[in-house]
Amino acid sequence: MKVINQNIHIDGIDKKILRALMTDARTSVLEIARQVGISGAAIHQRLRKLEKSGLIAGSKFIINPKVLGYTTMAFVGVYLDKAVSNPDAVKQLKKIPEVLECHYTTGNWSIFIKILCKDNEHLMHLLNSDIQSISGVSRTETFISLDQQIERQIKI
Amino acid sequence: MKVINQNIHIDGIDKKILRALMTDARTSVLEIARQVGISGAAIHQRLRKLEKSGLIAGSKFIINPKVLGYTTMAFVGVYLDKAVSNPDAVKQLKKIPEVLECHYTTGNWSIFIKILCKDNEHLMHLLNSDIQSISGVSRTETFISLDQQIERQIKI
DNA sequence: CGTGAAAGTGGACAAGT
DNA sequence: ACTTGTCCACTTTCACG
Repeated sequence: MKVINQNIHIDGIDKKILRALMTDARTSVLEIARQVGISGAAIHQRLRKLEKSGLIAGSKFIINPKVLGYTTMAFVGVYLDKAVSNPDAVKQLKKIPEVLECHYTTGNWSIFIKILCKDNEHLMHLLNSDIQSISGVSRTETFISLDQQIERQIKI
Repeated sequence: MKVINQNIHIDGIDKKILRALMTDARTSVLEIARQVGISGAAIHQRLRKLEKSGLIAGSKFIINPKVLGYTTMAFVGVYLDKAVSNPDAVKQLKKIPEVLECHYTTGNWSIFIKILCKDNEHLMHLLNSDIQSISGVSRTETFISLDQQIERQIKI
């Protein structure tokens, strides 16, 4: 079902459709149709085309972590002994559910991760027990997000 | 409509509902009902309660940036002259659509941002023209994501 | 690429256990 | 808190402009 980049041309209507669904994935086809002024069937047809193009990667419910007591977000730069151990380290990091993102990066760090945890104690435990114990990890540099001011997707 | 944290107790069924919708926000109530083995009306009732609890922050379509030619993700640590200029700097950063995240952080940087752009040239332009020109920005440190290995939400 | 109609499916609510 | 039943809205497909 997934086909990527078939000479995609998105016009103003496509943008309106995508913006509506990027804001609320449950917006009905008919609701979008009302907003853009064409029939529901036409919206549906465009949506199928957008899906086939690979532009739409899926849809997700967004959970508010604070309601579950997860209030601390942190970023961790990880130094690894030797590059050869990188895939193994990633494999271990995947087992830690608090790790929301993991990137290979340029710069001093081998790996850069984003962590969501309950509090500083939880963070300390993750760093000292889970992350530092991964083979190849020599050192980490952590900085905590005091307040996230911007959170958004690519602009369509 | 938004009420936060009314002594939330999510059981196994709630978790299954949330996991299904976090994977695909368009999963129908009846489909979830089939998966967990109770009626659609019961799922619907639980969903309304979860929404009222504030745990569900919304739903979003996920766009694949690569299809639009956005292939370069970078992280930028921003040094600001004086803390007093932080809110102003954030205000300016909000005007740059390529800035997907912006955090106040502990550590050497005042602000930490995540950027999505088309290529290195685009990134260079953003850094030199858009970000460095913000009043109060003295210096930036940039590292590029070579490959994102993990991308997920909080584990329910 | 668009429309409108028709058929199937899901969402929302009521009443009962 | 879950079930069944009902009604209406929405999705999806189709023949056609």
